Amino acid sequence: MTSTEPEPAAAATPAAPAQPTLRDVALAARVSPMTVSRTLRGDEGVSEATRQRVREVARSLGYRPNEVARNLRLGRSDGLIGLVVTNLANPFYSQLALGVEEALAEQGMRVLLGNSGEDPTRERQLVHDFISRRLDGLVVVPATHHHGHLGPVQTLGMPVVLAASLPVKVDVDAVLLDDFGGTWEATRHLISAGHHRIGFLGLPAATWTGSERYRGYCAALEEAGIPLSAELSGYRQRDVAAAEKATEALLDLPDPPTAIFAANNRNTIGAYRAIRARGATTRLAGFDDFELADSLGLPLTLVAYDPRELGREAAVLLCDRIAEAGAGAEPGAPRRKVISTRIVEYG
Amino acid sequence: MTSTEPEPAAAATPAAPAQPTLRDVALAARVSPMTVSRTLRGDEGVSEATRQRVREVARSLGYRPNEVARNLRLGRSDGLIGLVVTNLANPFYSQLALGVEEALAEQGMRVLLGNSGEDPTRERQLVHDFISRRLDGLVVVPATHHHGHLGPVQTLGMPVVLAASLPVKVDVDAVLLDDFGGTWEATRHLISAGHHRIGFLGLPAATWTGSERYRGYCAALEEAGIPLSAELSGYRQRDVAAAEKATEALLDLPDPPTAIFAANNRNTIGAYRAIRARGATTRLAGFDDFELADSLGLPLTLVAYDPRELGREAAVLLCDRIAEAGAGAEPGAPRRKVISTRIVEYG
DNA sequence: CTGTTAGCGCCTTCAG
DNA sequence: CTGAAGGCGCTAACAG
Repeated sequence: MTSTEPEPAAAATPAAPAQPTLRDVALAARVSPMTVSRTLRGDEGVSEATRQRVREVARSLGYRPNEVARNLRLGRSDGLIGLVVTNLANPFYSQLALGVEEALAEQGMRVLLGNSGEDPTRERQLVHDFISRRLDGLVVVPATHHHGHLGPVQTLGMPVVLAASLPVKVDVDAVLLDDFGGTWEATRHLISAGHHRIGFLGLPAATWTGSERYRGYCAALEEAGIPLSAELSGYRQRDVAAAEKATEALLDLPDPPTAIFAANNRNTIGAYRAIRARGATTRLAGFDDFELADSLGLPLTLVAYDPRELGREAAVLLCDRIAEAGAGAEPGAPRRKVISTRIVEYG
Repeated sequence: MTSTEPEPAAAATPAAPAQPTLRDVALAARVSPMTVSRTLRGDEGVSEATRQRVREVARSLGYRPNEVARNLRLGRSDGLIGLVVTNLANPFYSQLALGVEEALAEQGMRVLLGNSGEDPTRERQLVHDFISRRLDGLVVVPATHHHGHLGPVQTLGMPVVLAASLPVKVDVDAVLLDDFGGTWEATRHLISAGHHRIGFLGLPAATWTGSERYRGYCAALEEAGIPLSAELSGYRQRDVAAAEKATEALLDLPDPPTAIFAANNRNTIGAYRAIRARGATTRLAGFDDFELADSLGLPLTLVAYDPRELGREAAVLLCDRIAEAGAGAEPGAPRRKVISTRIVEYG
């Protein structure tokens, strides 16, 4: 292990009152394991009498088939998907996770959860662990632009779908937001409301969403003939406290912005706090909708979309690939799915 | 299948480019599978020469041990925990999930996620699926007070920990909030601030947290010699829209409450919306802290605690039990852990 | 209708 | 130091 983690699948020794096996049921019902297997799977060709008896015994013993052994024997996978998100505490990711869970549950599949905490090392560990567990596929919200470990070769052909990030140098599917379009539109709103000095609170520069949103901001400004200003658009952060500080710095400028676009919900909330604390009249806009956004007591323009749908679409794409791989087909070209955004006005 | 779900572990047929097995590596390295196994596990007793060669071949083939088969052979579990929550879209549960994930990751274990959507049938399905997968244990936020299906699970050697709910007729561990104490304290705050007509927005009557919080409210009133009023404390709901309506009804009373205690974050937000829409001066208090609670422009008293800690404690309790079962020890008496709450004042 | 054989991928045990 | 046998729990395929 290169990590600080004890063991991939450490766990404990077997439980004391071991769960009954097919053999136990067979012994108790005085038939062969095969008969039990057939009965419990509803296979044809078991007399009603024994069928009855086997079922009875199985129930009284609390028998449950061991899906692990079952799947091993059947040479098929366990119907398990790995989901790696950067920060489950952010409602964006928890709703995404919910979308994935729901869509997969409809297919009888389950989700193995991994939180990378924005740490690329941790992300790689999780991915490796998931490979060893022979999962059917992965949905990953990458922590950085390093996606090398997610390529088909690295993952041994295990399908991977990226969420909210364009794959870099790897041929995998991805579900994206209209980061550029949404930001562009929101920024234009600000401009057409008469704002010419518009601050931008960005995400770390190397992130896909961050750069796309910045691009959208730049495009809107350019169209309107407004020059870019480094002092107005230089801040990059992803937590509320840092965003609040950055906003204070913007407001402290000799010629402060009359409006601010925040690149995600953390930045929007941080900016809101600073603006409110100062009693400033700075117009605020941002990417991501969030609960109570309508109740903050100041006008707010947000780029809204459904994070759950993003998760659902990622799951759909992944299931497609899994089916494709299962059919032994050659993997087709990488797919892109874009979740559209809409502008909502609050306050 | 009694459910509408396709199959417990449906999934697809095996992937096309099958992942290499120990045997494949052995063949390519011209040694026996045993030697490969030993080498890759870092077992003693393999000459440096073969060791080198095997590692080389394994890497070039992209070999990854099949943890599933490994664990089957070792007769041990996969280091997997099942987590069943009622609604991952509620920040309370997603933070709880994060706590569970983090605490377990420290032990090299992983979390299998299940969202019951408050549906007891779905909860039972999930639990059964988790049993079949031979997980090491379960953390469950039960959808109802029916916990009968969880007893047999534990008997079969799969430890269960309940979160935010007192076990009913089953001997399992549980992590609870100080529902009674928190509500009692908050209600007393309202009373000592001069409020005598205090509305109560409750959760469905059969839930543990709901009834404990109601009890706390009742206790505070009783102590102060304030009679209970059915018209003030009869509403029970768990979503924002219903809470908003209930609050409107309270405000429409001939003699409306001067303060309201809301039994969870959904109710608090619903109440907030109604109060604000009416421009009422009703004093608001509630269970659960939430982001932006300080920014709503009205005084707010909340019963706060760390949901992540709740998840973490549940994981710790569960790991204890797993270790205990692993050591072949007799299971001790059910444990209770209470997460304390504190009052926070906003606005 | 029921049982036997064999093996999924791996590892413990025992021989060489 | 290395290999062969056997089996974890289950089920196809083939007897009887």
